[in-house]
Amino acid sequence: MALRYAILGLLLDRPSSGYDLARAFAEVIGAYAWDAGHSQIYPELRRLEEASLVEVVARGARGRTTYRCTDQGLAALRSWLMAPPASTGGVKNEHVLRLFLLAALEREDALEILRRTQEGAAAQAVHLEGEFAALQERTNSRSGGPLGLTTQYGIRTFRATEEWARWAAEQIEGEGAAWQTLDVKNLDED
Amino acid sequence: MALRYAILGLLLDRPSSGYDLARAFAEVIGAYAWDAGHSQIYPELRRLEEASLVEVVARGARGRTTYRCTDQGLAALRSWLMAPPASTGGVKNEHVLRLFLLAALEREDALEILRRTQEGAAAQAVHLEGEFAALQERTNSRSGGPLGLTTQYGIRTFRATEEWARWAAEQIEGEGAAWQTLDVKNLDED
DNA sequence: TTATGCATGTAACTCGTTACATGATTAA
DNA sequence: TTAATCATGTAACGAGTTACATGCATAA
Repeated sequence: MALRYAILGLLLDRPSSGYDLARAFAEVIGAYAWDAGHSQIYPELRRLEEASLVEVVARGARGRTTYRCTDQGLAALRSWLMAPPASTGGVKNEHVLRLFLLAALEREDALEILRRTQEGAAAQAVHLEGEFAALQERTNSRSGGPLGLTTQYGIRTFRATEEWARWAAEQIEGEGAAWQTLDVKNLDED
Repeated sequence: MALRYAILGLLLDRPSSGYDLARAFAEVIGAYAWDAGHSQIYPELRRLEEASLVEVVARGARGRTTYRCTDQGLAALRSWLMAPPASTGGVKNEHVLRLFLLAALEREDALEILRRTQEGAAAQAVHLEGEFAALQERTNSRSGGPLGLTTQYGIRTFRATEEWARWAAEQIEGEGAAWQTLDVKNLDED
């Protein structure tokens, strides 16, 4: 279900073709919130059209079909957003999973991953800060408009990750041999 | 593939049955990193056993079967962790998606969601801070041991979300009518 | 004219969820 | 004795990925 609402939300921002949507997922929203490939998007657009939640507004070169979110689509999206999120449906985030599994590594390797994490998160934050400044200018507002809100979300979570990675590395460096207790405990007994 | 490594990592922490693993996913790791139900876990454990990445260490009452990560399993997990993450495989996080779609809502509803988000994130952070303090005591260390690292990750990302939600609400409150430009633009034209 | 990018489509497969199903053990 | 929890299993379905496939448009 989430895919459907992600598409409606993107179409609300601007009418788009399946190709446009696929790029939006690949470039922005897929990195934090929800990802989807074109092979999922095209069939879903047809289903959404059948349900009158989107409509075709243009057919261009190379079979390009541009869709727009209908009033019904907006209503459906809004009622989904206001309903309490299903308790079920946990998170799938490979990056975070990797951080949870750090304890499986030896000290030096764990530190290496933390260094990569810290640098990657810092780079992403810097990139988004640039985007945010551009949005502030373009929208002539402190908040950067609706897109500015999501950009700030990205900036803040990347900064949190960066700071966590720095802190975690300090802890490991400070603990010396204690780090390895975990795997030693389980693999050496018996 | 990620499920397989999540299981190996959990088994490294302690030998467990499928039931134990299902609880760990439901209670902890599933909320941030990776989720899985028992119907995925049991078959995967059998596949892992066949591949010698885990082994049975005990069979108890009610058919309870306890598995442990083997040396081979640890090696597989380590090589996966050190390999650069597949560029493919985006994030699936319904909570974050909802935040990305806030612009579809009217001002008051958006503020309502932000309030819920802020309160929910704060509550989670407080809960994890309690866990972290308990871990510090139990492990007699500032860092709380390997589990302390992941707990801190949770605390820091929830705090970041909480602060973002507070900031976002302020922006919307400060902007007055400007908020609604987005949907008006696309639905009222033509 | 040739490479690159635009634009869509679908089949086969794997992954993940929901629902159904069974039975043992324990605490009230 | 009965409800709750422990503990597993699987079938059917839906979601998501990978691979294969086609062809137009544009710029070098």
